[in-house]
Amino acid sequence: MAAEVATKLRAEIVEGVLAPNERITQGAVAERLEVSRLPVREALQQLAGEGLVSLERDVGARVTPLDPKDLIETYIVREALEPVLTESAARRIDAEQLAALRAINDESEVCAEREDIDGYLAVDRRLHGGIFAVADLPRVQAVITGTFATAERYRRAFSILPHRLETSVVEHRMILDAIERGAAEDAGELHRIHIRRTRLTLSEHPELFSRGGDDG
Amino acid sequence: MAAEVATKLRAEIVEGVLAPNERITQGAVAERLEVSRLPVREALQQLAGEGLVSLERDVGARVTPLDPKDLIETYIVREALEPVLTESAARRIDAEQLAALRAINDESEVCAEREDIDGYLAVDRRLHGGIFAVADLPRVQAVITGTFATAERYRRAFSILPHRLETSVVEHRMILDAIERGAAEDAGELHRIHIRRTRLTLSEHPELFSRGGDDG
DNA sequence: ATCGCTGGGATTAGATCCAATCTGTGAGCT
DNA sequence: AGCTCACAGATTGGATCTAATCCCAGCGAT
Repeated sequence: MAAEVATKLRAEIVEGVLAPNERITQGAVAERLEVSRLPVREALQQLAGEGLVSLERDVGARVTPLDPKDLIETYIVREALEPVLTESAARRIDAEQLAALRAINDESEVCAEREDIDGYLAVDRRLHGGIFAVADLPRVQAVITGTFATAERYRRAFSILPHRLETSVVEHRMILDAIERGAAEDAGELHRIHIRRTRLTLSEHPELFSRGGDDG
Repeated sequence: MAAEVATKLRAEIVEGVLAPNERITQGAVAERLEVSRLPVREALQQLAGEGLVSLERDVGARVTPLDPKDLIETYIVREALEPVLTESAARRIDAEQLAALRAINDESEVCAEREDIDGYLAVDRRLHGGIFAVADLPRVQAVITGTFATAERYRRAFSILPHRLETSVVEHRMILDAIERGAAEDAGELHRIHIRRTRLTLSEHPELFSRGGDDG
């Protein structure tokens, strides 16, 4: 039950339903989701571990604000770890798994053409998830997935910028090509570059952080 | 309160007081530490996040067993992220901070000479913690410190092997030297090698994992 | 004799209750 | 008028209570 509450709150934070710096009281959430305060409490601790909310003893939780320094740190973690998974996946993948990843990437191209940001981000999650599953490094994967929601908060603001989805699609295809030809290190390096480019582009747009200074 | 319980349980797992695969019941811990079961529950969730215990719904927690694959994953995370912190620290450090790190490393040499494993590991933690503090990347640091307890479980078994402490001391001094001469990338690379060597040496001794198959 | 099933004890998950702490408003003082 | 302090309401953290689930011993059937 705590898990469901965490999932719901996570989505609300990522989607901006809960604004940065907004206070989250256990009682309000409990009433809204029709559960007791206990699962809410546990969910908030989980989200605090992911950095989505900040907890202060005897005060409560508030939505962690977006800020450039935090963005950089989140992407440092992804940049250091995701290539490891991609490289491992490239060494282990079989034809069937590769075909499945190709299919997912094809879907993402459709979303990109339609400028369907929500759809694209969802498919993108599945693509990365598919690669991670093949890599079979659950512990490393857990660290990365822990940063996903935060990363998506930044990307969601970022994707509003025009013409970025196509760039992403091309980079994904390059990674899959490298995996297909068995160039594990290349695949990892391409993934690393992909993440770094995303981070640098995001960093160039500090105006994305200004809104959301909402202080209840 | 939950934090204190987590700290205590973490120490007991690392020190082997709680054996691998041993079941941890909320009630028993609550009674032993003279708190209610609620903080124990929260502590166990925290420890599950660090991978020290495995939770199963409606069943409870048990101490995660040591195993070679998990060791590799833990060290992959450290190898990818700690050099980033070291490099950042090298770029930001001032003379006073450097002197403090030198002092800590001197302490570690004393422990190494005395073959004082517990003392050495404690000082080692302080050294790494000191470097991390200078790096000023709290989010990255949080990920690494989350892996620390697990890494220490393996190291603790490892340090029983003779003559390893001295190697470690030398490597630490090399890292500090690189930091002192402002060679940030060298410092990071040396740190990476330091971690990788530790991991490889550990992997060469699978017998360290055999004990602890204790299934309460 | 071994396997499967049932019932009781143990254990966890969730709800409710209570005490301690914080926040914020408003009165009183300078 | 502005600041300080105190009190009341709100909120969290911890304890206790209840229901659901699991584990396991013991019994019966094959």
